[in-house]
Amino acid sequence: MGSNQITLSFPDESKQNYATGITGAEIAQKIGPRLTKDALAIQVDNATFELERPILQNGKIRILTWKDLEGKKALWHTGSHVLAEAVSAVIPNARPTLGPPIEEGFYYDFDVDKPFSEEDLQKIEKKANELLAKKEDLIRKEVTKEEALKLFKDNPFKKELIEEHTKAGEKISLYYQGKFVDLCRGGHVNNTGKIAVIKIIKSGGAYWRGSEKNKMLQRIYAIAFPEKKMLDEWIKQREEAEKRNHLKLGKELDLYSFQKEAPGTAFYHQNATQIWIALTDFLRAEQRQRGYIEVITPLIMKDSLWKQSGHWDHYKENMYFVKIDDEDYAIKPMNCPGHILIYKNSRKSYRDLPIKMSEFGIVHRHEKSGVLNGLFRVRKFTQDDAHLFCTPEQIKPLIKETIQLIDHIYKTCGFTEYHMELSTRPEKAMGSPEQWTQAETALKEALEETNSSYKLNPGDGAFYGPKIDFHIKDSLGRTWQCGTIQLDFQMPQKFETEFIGNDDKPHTPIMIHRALYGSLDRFLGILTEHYGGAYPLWLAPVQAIVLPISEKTLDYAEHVKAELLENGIRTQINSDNQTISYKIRDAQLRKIPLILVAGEKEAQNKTINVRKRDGTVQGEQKIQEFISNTVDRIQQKQ
RNA sequence: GCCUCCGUAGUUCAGCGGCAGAAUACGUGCUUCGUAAGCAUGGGGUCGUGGGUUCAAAUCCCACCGGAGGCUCCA
Repeated sequence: MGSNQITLSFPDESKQNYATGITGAEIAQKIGPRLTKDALAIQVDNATFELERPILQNGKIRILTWKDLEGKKALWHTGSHVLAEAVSAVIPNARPTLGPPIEEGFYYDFDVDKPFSEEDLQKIEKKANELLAKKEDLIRKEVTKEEALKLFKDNPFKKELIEEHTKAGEKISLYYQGKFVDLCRGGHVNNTGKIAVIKIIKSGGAYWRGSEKNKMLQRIYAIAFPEKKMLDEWIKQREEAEKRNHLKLGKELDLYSFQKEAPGTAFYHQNATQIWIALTDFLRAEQRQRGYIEVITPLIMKDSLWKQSGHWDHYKENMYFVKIDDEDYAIKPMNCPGHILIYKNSRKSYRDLPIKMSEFGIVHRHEKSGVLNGLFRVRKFTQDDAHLFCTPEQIKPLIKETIQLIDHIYKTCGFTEYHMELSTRPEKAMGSPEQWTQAETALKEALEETNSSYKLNPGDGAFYGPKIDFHIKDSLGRTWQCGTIQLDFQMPQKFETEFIGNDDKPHTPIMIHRALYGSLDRFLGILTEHYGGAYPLWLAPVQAIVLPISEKTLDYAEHVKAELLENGIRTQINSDNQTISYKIRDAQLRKIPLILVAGEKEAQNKTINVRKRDGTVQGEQKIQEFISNTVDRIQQKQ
C-alpha cells in the first residue's frame, strides 16, 4: 500500500482453495504491476472477477475498473454484503436472504418481523458507512454442504439456496469480511475499503424468489461508489430525472391530469391533445404513403366474439364486461378481432393482399391497481395498431417496410438510439415447424437486409408466432419497449379467415400485428421525459406566443397572431397587463419554442422580435419571412 | 392483489391535539413597461371519505377511496 498500486492479500485459509493451486505471490507477480489504484477486480476468461480469487486458465486477465459494468457490479456486490452486515448489526434478528448487484446499485432482501422504518434505514446507512472504515478483506472459503447448513441453521432461506446449489453440483462458498459471513458465489472486490460510500436509495416489499405465493421480504435498494464525489454527481443526475418526471411536467405544463373519478386513465387537456394530433397526423401521412387503410371499430362487442378469439380463456381477468339488454358484452382489450370482422366482410382474393388495416384503437385493460404508473401503465390506452394480412411470401417485404417505417418515426421523434429483439419459437407453439422456420427466416432476413442490429431471444416468442420488439433509449439513457411486430398463425384460423389463391382454392392468410408508438399514451409520457417538456417545434402544443410590450401594441400583436394562425402555426397571445419581462419569463417556463415580442418599433416595421425558449434572442424578422421559415421547419419536423 | 410512504387553497407545501397558514396562481385598481418576476388590494379550503378516541381532531386510532415507489403481472 502507499503507492498507487494495490497489494493483493491472500489469506492462508483460502490459499489452498485456488482452483489452479497457484499462489498469491505468483498472481501478484503476474498481474500486480498492472494493478493501478483504479482496479476494483480482475476478470479471467470473461468469467471470474475477484481480486482475491483469480483463477488462471491460460486465460486473459482483465483488470476491471469503475468504467466496466463488471467492475461496478463487483463493487456493488461487496456493497450488498456490507449492507447485510449493517442490517444484522442494527436489527439482530433480521435474516439476510439474497443480495445481488443490479443495473444501478444493488439490493438485499431480508426476512424481518416488521418493515424497515425511515429511522431504521438511516441507522443502517450510517452503520454500513462505519463498517467500510474497517477496510476488511473479502475472504473466500469453500465448505461442504453440511458445514454450510450448520452455519445457516437459523435461516431457512439460505438453507434452501444451499440445497439448491448442491443439487446443481455447485460448490458452496462463503465470503467473510471480518467476522461477518455470507453464503455467496463470489464476484467481489478484494477489500471493503474499495468502497468510499454506501447510499440507501429506497426500501419496499419483495416476494421471496419473486413469487406472490412466497413470503414477503423487505428489500433495501442501495448504491455504492469508490469515491464520494461520484455519489454527489449521481444524486444530481437523479434530481435532473425527477424534474423531467412526466406527471410533474403534466401538471406544470397543463398537459394532462388524472382524476379520482377514473383511476388509471388520463384526461388529456388541450396541450397534450395537440401533441397527440401531431403524432397521429404524422403517422397517418406515413401510412397513407405506404398503402395502409384506416378503420374504426366498436369499443364494445358481444362476448361471443371474445370467446371465439380466445381472449375469454386467456385474458378474462383483464377485461371489462357490460350487460346490455340482458346480453353480455365486453370492452375490447385488443383490436384484432374487429379488424378480422372487417376483413371477412367480403370475399378476398390473393390479388387484394397484402391488406394493411390500421386503427388508432382505444383499448381497455383492467390492470391491477398496484401496477398503474402514470402514462406508462394505464387502464385505457390507444394503440397505433395495424394488422397486415398477407401470404407467406409477403412476410419479408412487409417486415422490411415496417422496420424502415419504425426507424423513420423514431428518428423523427428524437429517439436516435434504439435496438430490436427477435423472439423465436417457444416450446408450446401453435402452427407447423415449417411455418415457424419460414416465418423466422423471413424476420431474420428482413432484419439483416435492413442492417438492423438485434438481439436474439430464442424461445421467447408468443405461442402464436415469432416477434420483433423495438426498444428505444431516451435522453436519460433509459430504454423502453415501444414498437412490436408479431406474426400470428392462429387468429386467422380461429376466425376462418381466407383468401382465394390463384389456384382458385381458399387459403389462410398470415396476420402481422404491428404497432410503432405502441401505446400513444405511453409514448407521450416517454416523449415528455425525453425532452423534459421542451418538445421540438413540430410537436409543441403552442408553437409561438406573441407578446405585446404594452397595450399600445395590442392591436398589432393580435394582427400578428391572426396571420400566424392562418398559416397553421399554433399561436397564442399574452395580453396580460404585465411587464414584458414577466411575460417572457412566463413563456419560457411554459417552454414555448418561439417567443415573439411586438412593440412600437416592430409595429412600425411590420416585424416581430424573435426569442427562443432557451433565452437566445434572434432579433427582428419580417413577419412573412418568419412565417415561411417556421412553416418550413414544422413541415420538416425539426 | 401484497409491502412502504403520501392525500391541507387551482398548484407547491408548512402546521401535527386548542382561531386554517405561506408562496404562487386567480380577481380588482394603479402602472403602459424593450427580453426571466412592477405596486397595492381582494376572493379562495367541511384539511380525501366515513367511523372511533377526546372537553376539544387537519393533527391520534380504524376502515375505505385515490396517488407515489417497490414486488408480481403485462397470453
